[in-house]
Amino acid sequence: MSVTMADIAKECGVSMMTVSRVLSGKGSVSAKTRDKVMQVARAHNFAVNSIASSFARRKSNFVGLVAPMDRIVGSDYFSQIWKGVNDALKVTNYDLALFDYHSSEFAGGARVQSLYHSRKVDGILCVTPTAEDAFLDTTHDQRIPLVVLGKPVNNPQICTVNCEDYQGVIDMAEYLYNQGHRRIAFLGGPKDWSLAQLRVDAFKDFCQRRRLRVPKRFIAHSEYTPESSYEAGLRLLEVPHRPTAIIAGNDISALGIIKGAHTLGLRVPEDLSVAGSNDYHYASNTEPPLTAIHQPLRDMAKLGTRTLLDALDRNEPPTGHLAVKTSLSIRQSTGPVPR
Amino acid sequence: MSVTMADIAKECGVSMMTVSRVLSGKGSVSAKTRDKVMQVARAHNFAVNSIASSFARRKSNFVGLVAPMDRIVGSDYFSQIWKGVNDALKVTNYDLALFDYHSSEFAGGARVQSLYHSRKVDGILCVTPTAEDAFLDTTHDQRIPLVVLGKPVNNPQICTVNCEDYQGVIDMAEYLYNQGHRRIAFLGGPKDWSLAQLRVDAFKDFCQRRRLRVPKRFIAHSEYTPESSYEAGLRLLEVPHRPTAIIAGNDISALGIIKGAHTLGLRVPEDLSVAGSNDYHYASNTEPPLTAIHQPLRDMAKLGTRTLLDALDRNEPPTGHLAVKTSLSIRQSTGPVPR
DNA sequence: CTGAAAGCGCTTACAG
DNA sequence: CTGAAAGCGCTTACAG
Repeated sequence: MSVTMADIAKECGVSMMTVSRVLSGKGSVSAKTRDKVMQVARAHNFAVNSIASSFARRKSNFVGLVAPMDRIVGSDYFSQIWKGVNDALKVTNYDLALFDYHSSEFAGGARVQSLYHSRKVDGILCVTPTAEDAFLDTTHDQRIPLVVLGKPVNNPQICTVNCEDYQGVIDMAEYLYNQGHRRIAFLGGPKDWSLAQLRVDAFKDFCQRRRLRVPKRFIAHSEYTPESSYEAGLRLLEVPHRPTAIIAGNDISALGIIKGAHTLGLRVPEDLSVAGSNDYHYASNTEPPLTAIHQPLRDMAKLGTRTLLDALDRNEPPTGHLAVKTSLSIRQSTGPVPR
Repeated sequence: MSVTMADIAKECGVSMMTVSRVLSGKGSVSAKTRDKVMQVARAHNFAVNSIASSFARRKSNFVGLVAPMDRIVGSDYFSQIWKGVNDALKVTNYDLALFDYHSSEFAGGARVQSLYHSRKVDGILCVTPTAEDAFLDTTHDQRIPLVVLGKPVNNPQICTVNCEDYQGVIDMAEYLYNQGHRRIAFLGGPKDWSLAQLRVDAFKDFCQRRRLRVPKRFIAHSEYTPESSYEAGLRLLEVPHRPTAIIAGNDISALGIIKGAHTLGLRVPEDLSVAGSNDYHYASNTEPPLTAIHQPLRDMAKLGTRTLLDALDRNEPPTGHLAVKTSLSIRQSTGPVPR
């Protein structure tokens, strides 16, 4: 029905192999033959049937991106991840297939197996902040080329690419400390979220190093949503000896805290400094503009994707643990400790 | 290397065809044979090689989603589209392949051709608010099953699925009119964006119908970005006889206008009513919460995807023009006209 | 209900 | 530099 290599070959008076070589750029062909084939192929608008090609090569040239789409697709987080993945992919001949991560289906690894074994993606990028490690272990155990983006994983065999989240929290805490703050609180995220936990740990370590005695309630948790962080913010602030600064585990939480502060009649940053941990696009557009740990997520995703592709090229499993540096975006939601 | 149907067949003592029938669920097989095959397949964790299957069936079971990722991936717009597409896809055995729309590559249709002819996606969903119609025409002319989501298209042959954007603007304008507003302005988007233009047209029609004489400068344009809408907002408001209400062509612009109003010392909604046109998630989380036209984008995308899949099932090109109803989300950024 | 044959459109591996 | 053969793992179409 549509034009095939055999058609092109016949019209050029050469074998299919020659056409294949010209079109794939692999193997040598005389300039004259090459030109002829190219010309005829172009005239027919011929494009190699990549399914047939994949079938013959046993390689799909698809990378699978597994993510809990419901939770993250609309987020700036995913946006940056996406762009980074694309940055890496667009200079290759890989395309992207997306797969939704539902914990129920994925937990046992059954779905990822069908992904890899059935859909034959060549490798998998996981952006699953809430994923059970068990899922990742299963995937890894099946010898599926896997890179996990943006979260720490217990199994050291699994290749991960992260931001230096731990150091980012330390840096932000140091900055607030240098602004004179001593009653600093931290609003963490869901406890089953390893990255959220990592940030809490960083804050605790900072307190210990600086010998800050922090009341237990200064280390709070929210669901990283506007509502729950608003509530958590109120709880943190509606007490005597409230904190003078709060670091939130994500930007959304920071905005919730600011809203809570306003409800209580507190000014930000005059009465309370609030910092976020993502530096999303809208962070500079809030009132007041948000101070945040800047995470180069796009770079992270690009690096992670390249790590996966490099491993695929070398035909070995991806390994190692890479991290990209964070920085601080200091804006107007933080300032010196109130006197 | 990995287990194939032939392996399963041999182990079961049946032919490959029987295994194929059991696994695909097509054709009849005795219950006994079926059970045996299922059991052996499960024991080997066997999954049909979908590349081989696609190759034999000449059908990839991939739907291609073409979108200008740089512009929309992080947006709530895309998030909802995505979810709608997924809603429709997850009850099928189609997966999703994503393709970035760059006007340069796509304008001539070359890339989409390679997408369809090379990658062999079975059909294409376009979410390309800024796409030239030429691109869509080319795609359509190549008899590629195509559904365009969220924008009007000139060529009536091309299947589109939209929200009732025109009526939504009319409804919002009517609501403001009923609140006593007579000096209503409209901040549109980029002029090469057909949906943006449609909304402007709706507003103009409303004015005509209601015999509102609107100064030319009351119909303004921005780039739908925070910065440009802030500027545009200032220009609308920094004049004598400023509008008492502004409808923005998207939520971002509405927020920019509110910021501009605050800069000028105007209170929203006491001095100025501002309405958005998307009703994105964060719209209810702004200060003040934003009144907006609610667009059921998720439903739209789901409907569009089903329209495409239905057409693929029937093996005919998708046709027609569907639209889902909008509604008004009235919040605190609008109110009665100031006295 | 079951199977043998042919073929989907390429690429790999070999031969010249 | 070029080509003939075999095969990738399924499904379609036919036969029984």
